[in-house]
Parts: sequence; C-alpha cells; structure tokens
Amino acid sequence: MPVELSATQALTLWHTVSLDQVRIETGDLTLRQMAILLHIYLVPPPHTVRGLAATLGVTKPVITRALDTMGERGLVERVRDARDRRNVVIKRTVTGALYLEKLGDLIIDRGRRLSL
Amino acid sequence: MPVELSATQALTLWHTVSLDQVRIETGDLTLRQMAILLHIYLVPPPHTVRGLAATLGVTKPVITRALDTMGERGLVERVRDARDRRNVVIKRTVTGALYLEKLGDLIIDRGRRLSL
DNA sequence: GAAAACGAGAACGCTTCCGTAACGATTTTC
DNA sequence: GAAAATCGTTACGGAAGCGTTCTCGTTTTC
Repeated sequence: MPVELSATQALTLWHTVSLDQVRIETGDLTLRQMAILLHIYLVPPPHTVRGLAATLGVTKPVITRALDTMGERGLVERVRDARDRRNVVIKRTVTGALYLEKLGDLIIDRGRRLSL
Repeated sequence: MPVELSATQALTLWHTVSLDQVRIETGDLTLRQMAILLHIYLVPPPHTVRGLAATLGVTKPVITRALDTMGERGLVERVRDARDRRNVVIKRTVTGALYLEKLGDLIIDRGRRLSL
C-alpha cells in the first residue's frame, strides 16, 4: 500500500523530524552514518565494509570510521567472518534496534500530526 | 488529513531518501543545515539568527556558519533589518526553493514506492 | 608453494564543524 | 547623553569527517 504525500506534507514531515533529531542532542548522527545504520537494519544481512561502501558510493575508510563511531555508542558490532577471514561482518545490536525503533515512532507521530 | 505509517514504512522511507541524499553528492547538507533550511522555507518569516538558534537549541555561531555555507550556494540570503539595524533577516531565494522542491519530489516518490 | 588479488584498517594532511569567549555596531535604559 | 543591553559576527583551540595512499593478514591463482 503506497503512501501518498503532498509536497507540503513531505517537506513538513522532513522538517519536524529533522528538528527533533537536532534538538534531541544525544550527539546526532551524520547523514551518512544514518544511512549506514538504516541500511544495516533494514536490508537482509550479511553486510560488509566493501558492500556498504559500494552501496553508499563512498570510500571504504568512510565506512570504517562510521562503524568506529557507531560502535562506540553500541549501535552496531563487528565480527570477523569465519569462512573468509578477510571479511568483517557487521551485526545488529539491541541498542541499535532500540535507537531505530524510537526514530520510527518519531516519524510515525510526526506523520500523524500532519494536516492539510 | 493525517498520514498513517507503519513502523517499517516510516524507517524504509527514511532509509531510501537518506540513501539518495548521500549518493546524489552535490555536497550534502549537514543535518543541522537541513533543519535550518527547512525551517526558513516552511515557517512564516521573519527569521533571525537568534530566533533560529533558539529554535534549534544551538549557539548563534552555528547559525552564522550554516548561513555562510548555504549562502555561498545561493540557498539563502541575508539582509540587514532596516528598522532595527542590529538584526539580520534571512530571506528565501529561488535556488533554495528549487532545492527543496526537488527534495519534496524525492520524498513523495519514495513514499509512493512503499509497499506492505 | 610463490605470486597476485583482495578486504579491512591505519596513517597522513586537509577541510569543516563545534562551543566559548571576545568584539564592534546599534538600540534601549535611566 | 552615558551606561547597559542586544544582535550578529569573528577569533580561537579542539574534535571529527574526508579522500588518497599504504600496510597487513588472508585467500586465490597458476
């Protein structure tokens, strides 16, 4: 079932959610970090550094650094691949799932409040 | 008319739009810059540095710098207030309106493609 | 099994953003 | 009209992100 939005609704939704994200101030994630996090949790595994770099269209160190930062906050976890020990598999965590659950609730709430 | 989203829909929408934003790579805006830009264009004027700082919950230099960056790209414009010459009024531009129009189209398109 | 290919991370120099603290210009207060 | 308050900006030191290049361990190739 598609979601039909008017131009004003689309931008207002983005506006209110962005504003909340800035204000919440738990050290907001970069746009890239957010994209990586969402990708890990919404697309079926496995996820590797190389794969994410290709998906986002950025270089590998960008992914490594983003995983460093998000790893410190417990949002993701890294595990060496047992079958090919060159690879690192990125794993989801409870903390990360909770973080995105809150974001989802926020978007839903802001969508519900849209009028016009 | 409110917009009803499921948890998966909400996050998938955020995911796809963020991914596009990262990939489009016209020098992506910071989360804060995006919030400022949307605020200027969606909330009735006038907008001042002090007001924006209070709204976003950040310090004034953050707003000044964001306006510098976005001003260079023609997304906003600064004009001294004639009545109180201490104030600077932030003005919208055609370039900025076009930029947000494209973003709106993107969100609408991604919303339309949502299934489940 | 030696050499080439591959994947992730570290090192480097650079750019950009951050908050605090100060500064000039302007307006308000008394 | 002198002093205090207000507004935006600049200056500064520090933190974090960027892409390029390289290093190191691992796997594949021949």
